[in-house]
Amino acid sequence: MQIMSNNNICSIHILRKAKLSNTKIRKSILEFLIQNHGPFSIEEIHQKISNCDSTTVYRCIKKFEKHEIVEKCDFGDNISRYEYKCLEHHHHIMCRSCHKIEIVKYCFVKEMEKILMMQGYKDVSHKLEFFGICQDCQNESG
Amino acid sequence: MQIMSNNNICSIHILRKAKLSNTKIRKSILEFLIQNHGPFSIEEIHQKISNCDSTTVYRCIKKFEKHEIVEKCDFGDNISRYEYKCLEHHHHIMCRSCHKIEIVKYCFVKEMEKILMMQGYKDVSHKLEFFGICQDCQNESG
DNA sequence: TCTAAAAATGCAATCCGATTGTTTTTTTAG
DNA sequence: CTAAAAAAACAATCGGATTGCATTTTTAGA
Repeated sequence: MQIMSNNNICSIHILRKAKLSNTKIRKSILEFLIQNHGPFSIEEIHQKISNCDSTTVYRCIKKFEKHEIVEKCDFGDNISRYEYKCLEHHHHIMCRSCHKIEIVKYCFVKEMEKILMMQGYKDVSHKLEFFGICQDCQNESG
Repeated sequence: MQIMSNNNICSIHILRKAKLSNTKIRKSILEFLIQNHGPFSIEEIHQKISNCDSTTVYRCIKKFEKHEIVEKCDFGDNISRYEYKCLEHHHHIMCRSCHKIEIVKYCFVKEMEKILMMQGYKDVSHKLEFFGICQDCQNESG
């Protein structure tokens, strides 16, 4: 009953559920993302997975994203980062200086900034963007 | 007392204040961004400015960003968009289908999603990321 | 207004994250 | 076990962004 084999079973189940074929590389990526919160760049994921082309990581992650197994995060540096989409809604804070990423659990923006400053972060700011289907597009497809 | 000349004066003042030299291209870009909310991609700005290399737009916008005259927005499509940094704090909503961008004035996330849905948007989601200087980096530079 | 120094621009080249095409290999379903 | 489908490797390419350098424009001081 090792953690590794649990995660292995877990990743197989996730792939099955999404009707994605169950390959070594996909399992490795998924296990890595389940065990480590991230979010991680493709480059970072690629380095952790042995004997695998980075293109394959790109394609796997795209598939995972499409099936909502992972979620993309943008920190405005033109590098996409991905994390395993766990149930709890949360956000992140990236240090402007060292780029370390930490989890933020609180959920109201202004309150969150205050709490982060109390946690020791300085010069806290945030980026928030919304996405949705606008009225025009709903009418077109309807 | 035309709007154009007001904006012209305005853009000159902004450049002066930031100690940036006052060129035709910079004025054009700034006037365009003041008159139109955006946010706009470099490509979009470039198309609006006559006889100007896109590299110059990149460089001007970088300068403006550094001097906090414009602000970068990321919508996760690997295209940076910029808007004139007006005083009022606000966010945006981009249609997942047609990519139209609208302003969002409200400020509490969950409440905002509800209001947007009442405004006619469907499947509303959001991305929120924080930035700051972490404790470790503060200690290093101190 | 003139002039030298500093800054901005245009153009070409390049960078780099991401994507695509094609062949080979692996996985799946029966 | 086998044929069809999917994934992986590898090379090529895309495209937004950046950089280097020669030329032009702007600025600041006389």
